[in-house]
Amino acid sequence: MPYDPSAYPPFAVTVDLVVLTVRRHALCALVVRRGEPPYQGRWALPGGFVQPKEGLAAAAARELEEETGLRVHESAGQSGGVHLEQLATYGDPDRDPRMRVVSVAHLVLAPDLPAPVSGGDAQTVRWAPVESLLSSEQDAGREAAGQALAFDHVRILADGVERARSKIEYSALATAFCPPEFTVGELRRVYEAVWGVALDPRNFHRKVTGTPGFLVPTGGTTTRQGGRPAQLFRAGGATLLNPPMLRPEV
Amino acid sequence: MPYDPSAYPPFAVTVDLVVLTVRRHALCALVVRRGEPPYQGRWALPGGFVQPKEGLAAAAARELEEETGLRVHESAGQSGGVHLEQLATYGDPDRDPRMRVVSVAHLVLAPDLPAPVSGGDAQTVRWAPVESLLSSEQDAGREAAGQALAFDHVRILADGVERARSKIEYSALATAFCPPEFTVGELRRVYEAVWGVALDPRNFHRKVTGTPGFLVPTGGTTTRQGGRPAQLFRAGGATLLNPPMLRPEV
DNA sequence: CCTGTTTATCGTCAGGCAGACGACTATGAT
DNA sequence: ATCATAGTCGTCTGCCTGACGATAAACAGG
Repeated sequence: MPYDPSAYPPFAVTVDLVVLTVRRHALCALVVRRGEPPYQGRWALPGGFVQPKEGLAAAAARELEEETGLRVHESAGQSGGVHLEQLATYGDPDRDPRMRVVSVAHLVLAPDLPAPVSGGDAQTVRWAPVESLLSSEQDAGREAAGQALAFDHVRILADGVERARSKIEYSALATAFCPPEFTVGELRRVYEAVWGVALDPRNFHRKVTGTPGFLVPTGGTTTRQGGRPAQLFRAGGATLLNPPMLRPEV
Repeated sequence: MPYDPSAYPPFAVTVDLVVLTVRRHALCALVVRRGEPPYQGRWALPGGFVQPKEGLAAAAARELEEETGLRVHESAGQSGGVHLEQLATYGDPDRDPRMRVVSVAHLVLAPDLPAPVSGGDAQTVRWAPVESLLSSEQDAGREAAGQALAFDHVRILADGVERARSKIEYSALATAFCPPEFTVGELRRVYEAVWGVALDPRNFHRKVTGTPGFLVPTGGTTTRQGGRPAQLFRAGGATLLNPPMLRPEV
């Protein structure tokens, strides 16, 4: 393991963010429009350079706050608390045409934000359904509402979405998509949006209310979804679901 | 997202390897003795710098071959084939006292190697039971057979071990610890070593032989474990186990 | 006020799977 | 011959899930 401080290969290290939320029954990701080449005018995942004295998670949290105003709660897992975790690192030699860039992607799960994303004008930051972002690679000649994502961001997004889809199976992380208080039906719609399937409301209710530590009733009720009033819950302390909630087969 | 090619912060990017195997009923990791400061004389995970035109996985595969002679099979999953996957990236600002180093850790699962690890003398590379490597952090004043691992490698190792432990639950990766042909009992001992628990041989046999695509009988038998001859199997094409094989509760 | 619609919640039932464990088989060692 | 060791096949019971019936509590519109 030879070491020469002046001869190590020059790398730039960045963080990219896959920020997911559920809006109008659809899983959406945060994308920003690039203002300069390469890929000028294309949509991309938010991200930026890691600063010299900054940890990777800290850089991701800083970029998130700069782009969205969201603040990550340390040791999250509480509903309403934004969840951040490292996703994977992408470092193909030519993933950026300018220079050698290694990007440490992070995954963020956030509740639906009523206010439009702050910072910059609405033209540069927006939520986009992941379905359209991911399918844009399939049909080559796509242009409606923007072309394919810049760089290798489609792959990063796909990995982040798959991580989220599998993680809500065996963890209580789906509550990170919910407001501080939520109903069983709202939580079910989160699962349905992330997985893209319909779930049986009765079996889902039995499952989530029967898992110790997953949900804590607050005592209140709400009719904001219409129909019969539903109990309100907060996220419990449990982080792992055992047994897990498995997605339906194909 | 301002960009100035000459002003990006200077980083070094390395790969570190968590190479796991099962030897004598124990989960073991590959460690190398450091020949120079910092942490001179301490054991560390194998690793090295990523080359300028080299992808991250390629760098990991190259380091693995340099240290052990093992060659990674592309699209592995076959028994006997070494499995390599990215684990996580570690980039705390002061994890290396010399300079800012971001390390992309990779996880390697390999069958037990009858030949001692090649390359260098036996003093510099060896298999060590992960139990002793991980516990060495707990009792501070440890020195038998080497102190704690260098840098933040204990944490990296712990993350890699946990990844392996959970991954053999829902994937067929446990076969990566086995020789090309193996018995159900040998596969069970892999699970027992990785999880550190005893499993019921009858239920285990029912589970693995009943999961389609997990095991393919070769027709042969062996008595190398003593007792009644056992059927030999190869790894089947399945990569995911559904339903998974869950570790016993606490 | 009555009725239809929507959402929530409780119950029932059958099938699948896992844990506990009995029984039998086929080797080598003494 | 006997024992120890390991492998393989079955049985039984309890838990969990998927499918689905039934009831409850709100609102909208006639």
